[in-house]
Amino acid sequence: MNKCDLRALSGAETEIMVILWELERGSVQDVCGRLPEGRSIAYATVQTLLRRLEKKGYIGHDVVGKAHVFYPVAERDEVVGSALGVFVDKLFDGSCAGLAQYLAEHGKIDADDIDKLRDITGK
Amino acid sequence: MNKCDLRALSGAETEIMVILWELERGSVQDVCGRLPEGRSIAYATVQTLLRRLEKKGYIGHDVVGKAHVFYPVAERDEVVGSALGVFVDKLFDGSCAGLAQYLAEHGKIDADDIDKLRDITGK
DNA sequence: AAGTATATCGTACATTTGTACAAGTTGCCA
DNA sequence: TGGCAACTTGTACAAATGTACGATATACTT
Repeated sequence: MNKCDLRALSGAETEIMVILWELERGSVQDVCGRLPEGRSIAYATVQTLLRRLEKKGYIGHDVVGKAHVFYPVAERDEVVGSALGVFVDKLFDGSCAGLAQYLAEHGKIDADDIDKLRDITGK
Repeated sequence: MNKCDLRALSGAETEIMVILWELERGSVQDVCGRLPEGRSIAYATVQTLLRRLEKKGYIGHDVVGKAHVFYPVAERDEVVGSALGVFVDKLFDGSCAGLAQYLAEHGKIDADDIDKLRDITGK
């Protein structure tokens, strides 16, 4: 399942994907229930988005009773990585270091955060 | 000129904005000339994009001879920051530290990069 | 067995986006 | 001063996006 097979996610689709990664599996109902406060879209809309995600190959579904229960097929890390790639290409000339620099320069991350990064890197 | 006045940039529009920030000022011609290798879109298309950017309030133009010379009105840092905000909200639950962590965990930035971040932060 | 609540499916529709042609306009060279 | 070359303007159009209604199907309750 090559990442290149996946057409890009739109904004609303991404929103739904994120919820589904969190839930691991869920019906339209369930997804609606996890929409952030203040974000109100119709049941039917969520349904359409889920349908589109399935057509694009990001999710699958089982039938349980009369309802569909959806689950992610695409790996979160892969999708995030790909979105990040697009973002960084556009705004930071492809340089993730450039992005990190922006974060630091604009106080989006602080010294503590950076310490943690060092830990992650190993030594 | 509040940032909230600006409708979001689309992908193609962002591409053009980036070129214009680099050029500082430029005609349609100039912008076309800076399109990355392999990225080929018609003069007329670039023109449309510039028109839309102007309508959205991101750029302005002077008339020089018969040509329009465009220049950015929106600050690069602000626009980048806003795009970053949207991106991080969607995929990292609003946490820039989360994004930075992703970068480190996935080898998008290395120890050297992190050292530089520390310098930026101050001490 | 019939009704009801709940699902899905087909479809729709206004906007935004990416892309670009054709026609009209204007500055400048010969 | 006539005409070309370079510009802008108006307009177009298909595909993607965000949003959702109405009709149909179905499982469970009484």
